[in-house]
Amino acid sequence: MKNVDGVKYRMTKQKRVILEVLKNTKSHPTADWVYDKVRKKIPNISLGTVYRNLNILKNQGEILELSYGKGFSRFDGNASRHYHFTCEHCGRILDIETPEFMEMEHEVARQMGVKVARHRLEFYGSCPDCMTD
Amino acid sequence: MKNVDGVKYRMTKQKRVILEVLKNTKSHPTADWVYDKVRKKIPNISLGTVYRNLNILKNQGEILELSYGKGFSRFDGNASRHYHFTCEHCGRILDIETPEFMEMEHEVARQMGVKVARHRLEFYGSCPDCMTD
DNA sequence: CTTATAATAATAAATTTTCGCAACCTCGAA
DNA sequence: TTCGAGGTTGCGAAAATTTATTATTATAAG
Repeated sequence: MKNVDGVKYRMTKQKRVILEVLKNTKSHPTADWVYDKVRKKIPNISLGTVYRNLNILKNQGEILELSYGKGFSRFDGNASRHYHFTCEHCGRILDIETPEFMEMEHEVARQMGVKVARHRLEFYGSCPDCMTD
Repeated sequence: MKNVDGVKYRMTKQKRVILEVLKNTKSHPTADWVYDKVRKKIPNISLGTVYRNLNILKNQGEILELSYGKGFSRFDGNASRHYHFTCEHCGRILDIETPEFMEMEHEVARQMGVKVARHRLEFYGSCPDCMTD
């Protein structure tokens, strides 16, 4: 696999474990959470390595980076395009399997005179566990 | 006007100018851009004051904070709910006046068994000025 | 097995945003 | 108009997340 500069990527123990951790959780963890988790298997891994590989994996399309604006990013091992639901009470982030609403892109393109390449849609509210309030 | 702790907000010269700057631009500036702009009128204002007031104004519902995950926030003097289009070439952010797609919330609520309070929708692509590439 | 070089660990540094505090200013009450 | 409680400011330090640097190590091609 090569990146945009024609440089070969290598598969390392660190990168493999990072990807493994991310693929094996349904949560949408922060870089720090991944770091803690990976350290269980590679105790001397450095945080910089986690960040570097998360970026590489994102550029390779293996994972998604989600920005929720609290100053840090979250990562999603599910690289397929899908929406998210964030519970405003417990903070949990759930994947939504609803198919993409593509008509919106056409409508915006027509109305604004722009070319729409993609969109991002986030829902917020109460999850089933937090509904009783 | 009182905040959640029952504390009265005061109108200061600094807060007024900050709000003014934000209401008078169609761009979606960063805190630093607002800081530079406000300094033209209040040269000795501090960056901390800008951040403090941007947060207060956001909590008062006067402005919106937009997180695009590049490590910093953008602010929108247009506090009405609307979508945004980001040009991936020139970085410009445009307001979209399309009415909200509320049906999506119902669909997600039904399908996930959650209560949806709001959603955020962002479009990305090429703006009219950048279409020819 | 050798070798070129991509990746790592450790640490420093960059960036954005928040905090603590003494001095100051706002606004309602007298 | 004056007064005063307490919200606000400017400034510097501090957080918190992420990126860059560098000498060393480890991957993968031949």
